Amino acid sequence: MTEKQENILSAALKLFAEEGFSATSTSKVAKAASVSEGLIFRHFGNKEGLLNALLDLGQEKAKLVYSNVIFETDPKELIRKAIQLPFNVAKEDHDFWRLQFKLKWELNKYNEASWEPLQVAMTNAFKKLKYKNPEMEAEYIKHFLDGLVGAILRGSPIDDIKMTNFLLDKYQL
Amino acid sequence: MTEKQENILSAALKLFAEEGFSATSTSKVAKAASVSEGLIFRHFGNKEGLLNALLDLGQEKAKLVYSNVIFETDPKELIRKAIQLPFNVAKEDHDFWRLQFKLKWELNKYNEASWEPLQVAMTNAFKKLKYKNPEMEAEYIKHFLDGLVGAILRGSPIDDIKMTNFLLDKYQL
DNA sequence: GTCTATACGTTGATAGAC
DNA sequence: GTCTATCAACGTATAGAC
Repeated sequence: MTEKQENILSAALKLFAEEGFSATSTSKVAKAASVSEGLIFRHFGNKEGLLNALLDLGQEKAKLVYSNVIFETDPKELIRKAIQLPFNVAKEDHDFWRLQFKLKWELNKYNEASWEPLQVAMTNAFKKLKYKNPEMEAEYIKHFLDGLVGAILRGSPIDDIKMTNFLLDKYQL
Repeated sequence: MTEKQENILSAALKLFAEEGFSATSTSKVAKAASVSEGLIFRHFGNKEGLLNALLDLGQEKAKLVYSNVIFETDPKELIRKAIQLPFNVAKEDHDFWRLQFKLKWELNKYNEASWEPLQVAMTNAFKKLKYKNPEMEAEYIKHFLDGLVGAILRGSPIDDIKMTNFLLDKYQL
């Protein structure tokens, strides 16, 4: 991976996350990366190839974030970590996650399955905590987290401490 | 409003909701509406004017949906109606709502304020029901509803009866 | 690996006839 | 109100030189 290649990737990530995939031209990416436009196609084949390279790179980061939650054995601690996910996610790799959310609407490219390990883990945690309906409880919190992350990524002003405390209290953690 | 104008609007709504605003060309809209491309610009000025005409029309429908909830005086009934919103919304005016959700990501055109009346109404309802933290409770359910509506609009398979019953039970309605 | 030059369809938009 | 013809700018993508 040369320096120019990295320039292309980081410029593309930023632009795609900000303005969307379709609305970002390859020439814009080239300029932002201080690179000739042809180079993008040499390295990534076409515009979609560039997007996929970005997505592949992010995939590993996503797994890291998830694994910290789903391999937690203490059920209360697991729910606690899940609840804090939106606020952590928003700080590091902000652009990557914004791109993910944009893409699921722009290209209907939603990896619905990416939530699944987390949902299963939460279901299990709620089971251990003797909740009446663990499956629904997990789905409920999944939709909430999805909505919350989205709001944060769009820049909504959210009082994270207040929200976290409210949730910790609600789930008696 | 002539027939051709209506053709343009309905074709545009469908295409914008399906494929996104940027990804839909005016020529595509013209073909789908069986109309010359020039006519679109005669009537709506430019592509964004067409989008705004669509949004204005939808605004009234949105108000109707909201008003049915927020003017409910019985707090339990209000929460019940709010909970059922995602499932009702998805049936009628599906394309309009899908466009709304797409737009808030594609053009960062999110009318954050559009949720506000509902949020205020829910806060009030939770107050009447003696909840410990009505404001946060309303915000919590807002994010949940946002996530849920999104999932439904993207075509996620969701068991609406199971989900509704779970929620009615959870909020003791 | 990288750049320049270029091909060529598509895009949003306008002018003028009917 | 509606259509046809037309435009310049921009879009993705390729070829060939260094």
